[in-house]
Amino acid sequence: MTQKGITLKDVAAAAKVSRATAARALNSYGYVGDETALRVIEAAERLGYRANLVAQALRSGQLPIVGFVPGDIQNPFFARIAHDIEAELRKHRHNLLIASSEENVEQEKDLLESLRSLSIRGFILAPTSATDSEHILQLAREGAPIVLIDRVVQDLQCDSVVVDNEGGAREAVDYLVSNGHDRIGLLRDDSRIFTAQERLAGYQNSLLSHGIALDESLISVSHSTVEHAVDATIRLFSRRNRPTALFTVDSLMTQGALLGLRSMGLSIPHDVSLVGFDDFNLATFTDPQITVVAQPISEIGPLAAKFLLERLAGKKIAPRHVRFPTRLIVRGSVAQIHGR
Amino acid sequence: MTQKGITLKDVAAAAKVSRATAARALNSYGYVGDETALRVIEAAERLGYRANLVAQALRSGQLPIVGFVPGDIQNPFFARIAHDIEAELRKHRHNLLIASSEENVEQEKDLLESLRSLSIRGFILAPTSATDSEHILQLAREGAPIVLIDRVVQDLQCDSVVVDNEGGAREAVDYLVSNGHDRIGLLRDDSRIFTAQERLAGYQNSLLSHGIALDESLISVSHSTVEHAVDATIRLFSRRNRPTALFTVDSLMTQGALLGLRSMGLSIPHDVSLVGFDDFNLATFTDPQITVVAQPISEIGPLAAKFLLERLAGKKIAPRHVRFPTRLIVRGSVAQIHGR
DNA sequence: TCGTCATGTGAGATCGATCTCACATCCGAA
DNA sequence: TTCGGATGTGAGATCGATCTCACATGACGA
Repeated sequence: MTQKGITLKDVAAAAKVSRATAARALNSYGYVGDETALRVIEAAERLGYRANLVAQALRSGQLPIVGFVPGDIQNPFFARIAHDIEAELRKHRHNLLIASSEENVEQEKDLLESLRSLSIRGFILAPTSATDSEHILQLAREGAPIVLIDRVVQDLQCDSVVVDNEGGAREAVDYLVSNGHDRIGLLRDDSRIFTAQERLAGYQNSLLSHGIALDESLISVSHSTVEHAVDATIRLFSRRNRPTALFTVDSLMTQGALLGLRSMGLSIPHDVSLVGFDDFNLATFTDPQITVVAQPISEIGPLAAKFLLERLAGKKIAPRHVRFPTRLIVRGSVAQIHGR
Repeated sequence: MTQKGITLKDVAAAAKVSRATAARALNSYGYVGDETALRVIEAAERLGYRANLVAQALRSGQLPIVGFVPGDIQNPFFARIAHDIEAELRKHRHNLLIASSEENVEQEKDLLESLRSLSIRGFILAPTSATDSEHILQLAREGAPIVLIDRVVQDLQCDSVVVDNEGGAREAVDYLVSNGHDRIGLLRDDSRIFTAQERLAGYQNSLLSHGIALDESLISVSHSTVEHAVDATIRLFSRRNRPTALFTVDSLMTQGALLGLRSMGLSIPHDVSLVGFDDFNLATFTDPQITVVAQPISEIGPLAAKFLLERLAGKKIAPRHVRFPTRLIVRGSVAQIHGR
């Protein structure tokens, strides 16, 4: 199939030197006569020589490839991060291999297993589970450089880049409370995803600090897909004495809530106030626009890539844990409640 | 860094056989004694042996990796396709390396150049340019299996999976005409992207077939980003005698149009009717929902992957060109024009 | 009893780049 | 004049898996 392939041997022959000398000339190390070097470089150019990265990798034990395992590449959040990581890696002549775990721990295990035998240089992971992580610990034990994003793993000492989920959620709920709401629904994720738990904690802490009793019946658990969120929303708002406001833990759920509320004929913010975690392009297209807790997405990918590249370059320092603050973007989906 | 690494040699030693025999036992070829085979397999299992794919690749000349070069991984259209391709490849133990061209021919050239030296097995491309494609032809000449998606390249004989851009655009404009519109604006792309040209042709052909004269002043050229589309929309609708309807050639432009029209205080469909090419999740969240020409996105990725895998398996048949039909999804963004 | 063939196994070559040696020069210093 | 160092270069080993070839057995028909 793939024929051709000018090897170093061809170049060496063309320049009438040994392979060793050709390698020295092309990679400029060791002693090489000026004239010889020129001859080699000229020959390489003429033949269109390109080093075989696989052969290099066999010797060095590493391909210039970094593996990225996001929860779901279709999620715009991860797509953006993937793009940023790739752009950053490319500057350092590395490629990005993307393998989506689809938020499935078993698949995540399989993927890492298969990426391991590829002699990949390092990993950027958004672990699906905060607890079932033996496979990741194992990977780390073998010495593979790892950077975690969006979520962390217990007992794993490595660089991580996450956002302040608890604080962001708290700020969102604080905002609803300050607008007079005290029956605030929560649409959350049933998975053991790290972020979902932190956001739940933020919700609870906010209510606690305002002396509002936690009401389990206001918390609806769902999968993180638009369809499930629609159902969960409808269930939540079909009860008597329904909430006056809703906080959703991610953008897919926010979209589901939007559709669910619309199908029930409930208008935002007149009937229900809404705040979502994670900004999304749709949020400014609705009427009213949706108030959200925004994450600094554009900073996550580049920083994660930077951390990993530093590790690949051999930097030996204690793991760095960066937690970006979130930002409440007030738009029009929250109304003030008057009296009661 | 990466230590460990149980090699075939270790397994062979543990099983007290030569490397050759160990290889035979593990890959089941040639003659191996039953008992010996068992001993090798047991040893491999016990040591946790994993074949080094890089070493295999050096011999075979090919890594189990397929390169995907989309226009932009952040575009949900490509993100979905990437996901589908990856899922399909994974069934055949292949990995997907994604390198976004960002709709830039030069970057596309660089990427292909760098992927080439990786001994990648095949490529799935969405070429940025329909004409500047010498680098792709070169790749094909070297024998690399290629499947084109979304866009084709002149003079390149290889499998392709695209949609009926001309027909879809024609149907959209036909629909506007059938609702009484005859001043129909077009928001198009200035790039030489294949799809943009075909969609333009569909627009022109529809008008032609209805005896409506082409009015260049109704065509606004812009880049394919939301921001540029906003500007272009505002320019288009700032003229006197503005169009009564607008057709946009991709989802980013449709979003831009939405924002642009809103900022001008023009309501849909009362003041302006709108049809966009490419469905997008936002389209059902707006009020009214947007009428679009939908592409069968879920079929493109799997089919492209299937084609490529067949080529990798050595299938030698004439290139296949699949062109999926589009589907007009009527929602609420088009109003009937009465009289004139 | 002697080939012939089926069956098993190992030594060594191979893929391409790189690195370690060993071996040449040639210089200036002792 | 001789020795040590700086400078250049090539032969061969190495990375890990696989494949070819040669060499063993043992069985079986002639």
